[in-house]
Amino acid sequence: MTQQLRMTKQRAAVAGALDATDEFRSAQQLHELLRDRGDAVGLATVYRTLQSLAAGGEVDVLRTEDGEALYRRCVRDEHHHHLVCRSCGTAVEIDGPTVESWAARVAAAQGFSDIEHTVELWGTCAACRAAREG
Amino acid sequence: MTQQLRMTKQRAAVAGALDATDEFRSAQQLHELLRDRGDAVGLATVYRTLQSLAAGGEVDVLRTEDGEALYRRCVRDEHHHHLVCRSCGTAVEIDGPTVESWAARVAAAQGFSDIEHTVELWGTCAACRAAREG
DNA sequence: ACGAGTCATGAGAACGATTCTCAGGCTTGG
DNA sequence: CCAAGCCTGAGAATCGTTCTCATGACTCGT
Ligand SMILES: [Zn+2]
Ligand SMILES: [Zn+2]
Ligand SMILES: [Zn+2]
Ligand SMILES: [Zn+2]
Repeated sequence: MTQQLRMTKQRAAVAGALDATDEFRSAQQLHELLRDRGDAVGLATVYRTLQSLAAGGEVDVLRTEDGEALYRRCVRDEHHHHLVCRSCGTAVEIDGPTVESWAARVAAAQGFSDIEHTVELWGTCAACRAAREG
Repeated sequence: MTQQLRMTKQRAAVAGALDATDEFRSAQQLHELLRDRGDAVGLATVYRTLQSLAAGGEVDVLRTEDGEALYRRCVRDEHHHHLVCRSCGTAVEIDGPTVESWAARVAAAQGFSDIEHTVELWGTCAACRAAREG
């Protein structure tokens, strides 16, 4: 019935790389990271693994301003949003109690259905700001 | 001092195509649209024009779930967000009075600066739903 | 109206991210 | 240990977007 997923060292490596950081990373960054670490994994496999993890809700995905996909394994399972540092990818999980109901209400009022929302905050984290200024 | 922009028929054509619709459109869609309409404009020019319009705040840009950029000339000049139909691009301009302050507050509390936020609502508009179901 | 100085245009090449192909490898179930 | 089939990876193929550069078209001063 349920899709069967085999346990391979590649899948484990990608999952491991994701667990090792709090920051949002692109598929290519993860690929390089694994290569440097010695657990080389094909780029195609990194992409495939990430999309299956995303489909299963095991990783969060968001898009940078220029359309690149970034992935992160979040601590929280429930629906939430992020405050992400533009330069290093560090992220903080947040939720907007009021935003949730507001979104649903507004959309419904306009006659829209199958509603989803995208709410992400971008900024420069304290560490990056310090490094940049001195 | 100020950036000088020449008035060309291509620029006018792109602006015209944008004014002719309420819906978010991709650069390629606009390019085809202009071609069909008879005002053929090079794809590169469409992209260039769109990015200059976006830089000047004359059009709003957002990214579809798979990273494609969509453009729309909004009625409102002030900061606002959108409720967009996934299938036809129809959009409604909205603002989240509470969201604005919430975003700034949350980000500042985490020590982040240069804060920006992305808030977009996606759904299926009444017309598309009707068409799909019958 | 004329011409110089420049910005704008467009066809095609180049790019960067992501997906596809497919032959060979590895997991799993028995 | 074996067969059946998912999984992998290198490279090709896509796709959206940007770059290149020779040619065309605004603008402004005359
Ligand atoms: Zn940072
Ligand atoms: Zn939410
Ligand atoms: Zn619609
Ligand atoms: Zn806002």
